[in-house]
Amino acid sequence: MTVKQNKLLNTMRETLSARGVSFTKKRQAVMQCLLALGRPVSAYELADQYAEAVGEKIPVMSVYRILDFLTQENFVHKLSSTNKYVACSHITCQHEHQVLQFLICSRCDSVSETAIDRTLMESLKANVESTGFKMLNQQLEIMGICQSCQLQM
Amino acid sequence: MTVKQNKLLNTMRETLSARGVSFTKKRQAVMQCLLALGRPVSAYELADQYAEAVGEKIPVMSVYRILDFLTQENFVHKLSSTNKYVACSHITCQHEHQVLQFLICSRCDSVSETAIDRTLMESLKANVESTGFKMLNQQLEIMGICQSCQLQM
DNA sequence: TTAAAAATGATATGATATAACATTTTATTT
DNA sequence: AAATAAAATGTTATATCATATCATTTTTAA
Repeated sequence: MTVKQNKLLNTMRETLSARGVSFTKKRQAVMQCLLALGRPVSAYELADQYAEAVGEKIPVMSVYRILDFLTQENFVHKLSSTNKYVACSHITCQHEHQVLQFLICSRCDSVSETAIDRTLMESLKANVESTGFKMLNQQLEIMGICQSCQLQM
Repeated sequence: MTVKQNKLLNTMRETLSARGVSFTKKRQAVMQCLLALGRPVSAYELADQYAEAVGEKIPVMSVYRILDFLTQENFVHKLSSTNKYVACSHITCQHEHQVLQFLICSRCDSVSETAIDRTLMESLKANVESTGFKMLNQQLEIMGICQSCQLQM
């Protein structure tokens, strides 16, 4: 585990403690695997990584439950366009009420996660809510080709 | 089949003919089922509707292939957040190069499809492409509660 | 330290999707 | 129209993603 990842886990521990929910060994280990992978993976891939890294099998059912937990706590995001899960890249920031934007590379599967420009978000929201629709999820998934893949083409 | 749906099928027939691709009986029947359902459905639900409406079973494999075809031709959209397929609500318009926006109601599963405001789209695209990312799919899926469900709550 | 609550395990199964090869249908050429 | 090529569809099997249910273990709180 890198120093950076260790810091992230410490931050999470504190945050979760403050929220009064528990950060169990399994939850930590799953999170650590996701951080180590550093890319969006399926629950099954994550279970495999767990087995390899921790040296102990984990039921996929548990992985799903833990992913649900981590997603609720906003440390993990689910990319519904690919059915994969990725560690939040802004664990140390506070971006809970922002619209997230995921740029997903169809070629290399990498993801860049940014908070969408505030003005843009306001317009988008205004546009949506002018129709009477109440916006709940605030996550945009945009498929395309990342810069590094473009250069290789 | 309603008069309107019949017109849509005629438009599609012409369009596809102009593109030099064939609009087979099965493709028409699948499209008709999707129009009749009028809401996003899974490939399996669509196969069931086909069996009921046409009075003949269809393999799910075929449904997937036909959905792929219809999606490519831009008459059907896949909602990746729900893994469902829905007939395009602008078959008679030309909106190919626009960013589509789907407002998906989590409560009643209804979907409203609109082309996103042009200015907004430009900003969004500029925002995305300023990072060097080449945007491919241009479809935003926004989850929330539709107006009619809000009133019932 | 015991009882209650929360988390995890085990097993089964449902739901979504595709691969690979066979057959049928449609379009094209002769 | 018959022969051929190409496209579409069928069949079978299986991969992949996800959840329901009940049992067991671990954690928390009394």
